[in-house]
Amino acid sequence: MREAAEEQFITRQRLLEAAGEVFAEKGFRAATIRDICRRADANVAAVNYHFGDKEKLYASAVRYAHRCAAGDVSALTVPPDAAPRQRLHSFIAGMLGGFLKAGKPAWHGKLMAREMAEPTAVLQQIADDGVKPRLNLLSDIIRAEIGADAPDELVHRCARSIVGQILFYHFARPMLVRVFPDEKVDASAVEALAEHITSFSVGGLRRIARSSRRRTEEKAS
Amino acid sequence: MREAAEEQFITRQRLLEAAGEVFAEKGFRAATIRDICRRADANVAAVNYHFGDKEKLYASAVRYAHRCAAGDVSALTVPPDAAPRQRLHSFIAGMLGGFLKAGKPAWHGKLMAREMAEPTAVLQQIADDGVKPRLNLLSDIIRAEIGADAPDELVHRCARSIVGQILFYHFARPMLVRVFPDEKVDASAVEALAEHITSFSVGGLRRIARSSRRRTEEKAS
DNA sequence: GCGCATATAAAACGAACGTTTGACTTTTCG
DNA sequence: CGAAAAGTCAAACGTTCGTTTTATATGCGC
Repeated sequence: MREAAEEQFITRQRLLEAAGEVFAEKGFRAATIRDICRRADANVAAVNYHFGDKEKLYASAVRYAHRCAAGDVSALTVPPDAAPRQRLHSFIAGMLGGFLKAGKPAWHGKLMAREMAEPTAVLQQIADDGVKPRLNLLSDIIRAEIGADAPDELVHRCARSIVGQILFYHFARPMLVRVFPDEKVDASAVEALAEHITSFSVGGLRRIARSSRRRTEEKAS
Repeated sequence: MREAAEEQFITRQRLLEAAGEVFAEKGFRAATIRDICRRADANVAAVNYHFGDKEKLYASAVRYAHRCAAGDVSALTVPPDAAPRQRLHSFIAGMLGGFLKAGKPAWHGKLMAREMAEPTAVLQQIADDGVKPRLNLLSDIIRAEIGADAPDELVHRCARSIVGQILFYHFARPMLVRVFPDEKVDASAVEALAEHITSFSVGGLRRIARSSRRRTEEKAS
């Protein structure tokens, strides 16, 4: 062993980070243990020693990536006494910035996208620990806008309409840069985009609220 | 050759369909030529004979899949003299039905999603031949709602807000079924969903139109 | 019928990969 | 200190896969 004590589980850590990058870049199958170990300055056998096999390394890497990115969840909690529109804007801008901000280690989102295309058991865990809390936060904001008595189904449909607008810029980016080749995404563009999605969503929410209210009145009469 | 003349290029066709399924299920790397040929009742060498190598087979399969699914494009062209709201609903319902309708050969969309996660040269072709025409159609509908003089940038942002809501149910489905486990998607649910997205979008468009009009008036004064 | 291009089949090649092995080094602890 | 445990390393094993090769069968013009 080269140094020990300090490094004894640091190899494990380096493997996790390297694995995150490589799995995100190449996907599970195309990623090779040899490549991961090369980037982590570790031996080929290190993976099997620390994690058992390639699959268990993948699962650990996804959980690790999500644990790292989970810090941002608190970042988008916004003063709950602010105006609904401002809270919505904060939510949208925070989520957009999560994958559109430059410089960021982009592989967290890529790993997530791959889990989406080819779900494993880890996805359920992410759904419970990562997505549901954010959904609840967004649902609160939506209810503040369309009325606290709105049924769950309606609120969730609205939440999906909002999140869909945001995530579109994540999932469909490769297509976007091919359809709009000369559009650049700097910080001010991201802010303008968040502003657009906020306005569009507020408009959508108000219309949904109106037609929903009308329907309940019809039913009541 | 077993029969000839008739079958001479039918092997090629069978290879394309089998390749589409397998590539969609497993991804490029994890899919094996042996598996594809087994499903197509063809020899292992058939791929290299008809397509050159695995990559060229993949490119051909993606183009083939997109050519098959392109028939639906005409299906969502809607009488241009109808009301904007009805045209928008047709557009949304048509696109939603494209991947939410039950029974359909689901691998067209999956292949597309994989191209998105790991773009190859074929994606540019799909962008030009498949996406841009639809974008133009949607842009027309949007301009009919928010005003024909709206700048391209604004129209395109609105188009992305609408398409984002739709495609969310495609890209994020694995997550959706984990967050909302007991939600079923039958034909009537798809129709209700299309109705929701239409209402939400009309509300969004009108609000965007208002704030845009206000901004131009400010600039004019 | 004979050459020739076309299509399929069986077998094998060579490289890359995940995993295992066994030896070696360092840490831990009684 | 000294033996067991933990960690690392180079080398090799067995498998799988894409591709190539070689051979065989069929349709077509002359």
